[in-house]
Amino acid sequence: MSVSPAPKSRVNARGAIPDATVGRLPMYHRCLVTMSARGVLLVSSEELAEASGVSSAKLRKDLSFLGSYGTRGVGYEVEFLLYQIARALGLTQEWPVVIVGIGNLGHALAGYPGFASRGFSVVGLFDTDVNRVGETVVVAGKSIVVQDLTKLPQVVMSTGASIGVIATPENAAQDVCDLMVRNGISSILNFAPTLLEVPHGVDMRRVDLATELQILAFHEQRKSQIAMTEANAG
Amino acid sequence: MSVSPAPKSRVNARGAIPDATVGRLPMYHRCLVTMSARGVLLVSSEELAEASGVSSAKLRKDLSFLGSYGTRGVGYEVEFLLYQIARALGLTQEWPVVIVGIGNLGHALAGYPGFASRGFSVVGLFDTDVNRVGETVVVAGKSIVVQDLTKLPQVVMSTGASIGVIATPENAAQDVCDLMVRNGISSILNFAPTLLEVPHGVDMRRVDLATELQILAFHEQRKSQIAMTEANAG
DNA sequence: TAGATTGTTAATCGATTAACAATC
DNA sequence: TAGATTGTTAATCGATTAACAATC
Repeated sequence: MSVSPAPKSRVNARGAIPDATVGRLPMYHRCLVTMSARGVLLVSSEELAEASGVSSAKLRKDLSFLGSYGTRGVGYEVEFLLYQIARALGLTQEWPVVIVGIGNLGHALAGYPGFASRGFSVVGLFDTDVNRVGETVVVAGKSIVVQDLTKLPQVVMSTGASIGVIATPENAAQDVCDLMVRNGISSILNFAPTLLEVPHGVDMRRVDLATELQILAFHEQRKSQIAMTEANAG
Repeated sequence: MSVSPAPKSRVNARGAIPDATVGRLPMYHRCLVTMSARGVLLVSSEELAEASGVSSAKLRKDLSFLGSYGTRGVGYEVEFLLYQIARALGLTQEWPVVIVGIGNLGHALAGYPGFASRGFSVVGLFDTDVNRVGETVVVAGKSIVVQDLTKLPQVVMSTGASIGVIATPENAAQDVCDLMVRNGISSILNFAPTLLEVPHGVDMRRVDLATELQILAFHEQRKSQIAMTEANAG
């Protein structure tokens, strides 16, 4: 028996999917859903890449991390590839989700059809505002009543929810986060501008509605600077 | 006179800020705003990095692309660094913004305080729904009336807006995008799930409210797979 | 001066890309 | 078989990191 060489990397050692690839899978998934709805049966890497806004080389590389699900000379079966991507992302199982903070943003999130269609089922809506508690919100065709935040523990317990969404004002976010973590939520999506402290083992992702706007402003500014420079030069 | 070596890279040839760095500037900006509000005068790279959730080496590298705004042995003046980051992002100038689609999400965006405080001023709210047109929305302390989408051209013309936000349902997004582009909007922030076609020269960034949730599900699934593997092994 | 912290260097790591062998 | 397209390779590129010289 010979000595086997050490694995090149610790992180992506065993069949792991690179972060950059995981970040693009939702986009591929969305494009395939659209194609599937149109009745498309087969798709080439060139076509799917074009629809997703990436290069075909990148697309094929990304898909190769999931497995070998295409046919050389032919392409990919839309339904089959769709299923494999959904499976890789974890969308073939049901994920009970609780949402806290039912203002405008919370309503928008609760009503977003893209959640239900991807296996996320909203099992609880919570707020602390007495004017909002008791309100009925229609989520994926079903009516859900907004409950007081104090009811969160029993809902998490009874539904086994592990994912929580924070759509509260800034100053409430950390308390809500702590409450979620204490009650067994292990993945948190945070729409409040605050950076939240979570214990090790809990995943937190933050979506700042203003970040992309600032990046647009950066590019817009650069465009006009370049225009000015060229005007002076020419 | 000697022959000078060719520049290493074409893209970042002349003082350009790397994309990865630009993506983190809004976060540094936010942390500095918080510190400034607390009356903090000086901050070290270690402290700001900790607050921003990055390593201090990465933070110093990022800041070094903007210029040399710290003092060795001392740290960074909060107000000064805040200004320099704002300036790099383009936030020291006023950006008139139009928002189309004033449902729950549009309301949430229009009411988001983080827009006004960063130099974005909402100069127009538009919808096609006759039940929404005429509604008054309070934006940054001022009342704005929702107008019919057909009024967008004159508002863009009179305000010089170059940034547009799309918060419509999926099926309206491309038409709204085309209308914006025809009328001189050159940067678009798209909250509809659709990938939009824009002509060359127009910047488009898309925020999918479900993407991060899917990435969370991916990691959550992986966590439970690991837990199962370990349980079987041990 | 002694202590502290920046700004920069160089090594490493991960992501992207083009090209093409494999194979339908 | 001829044509098409995948899956993989290897080169390149960009981002991250640790270490430390510069300097307050």
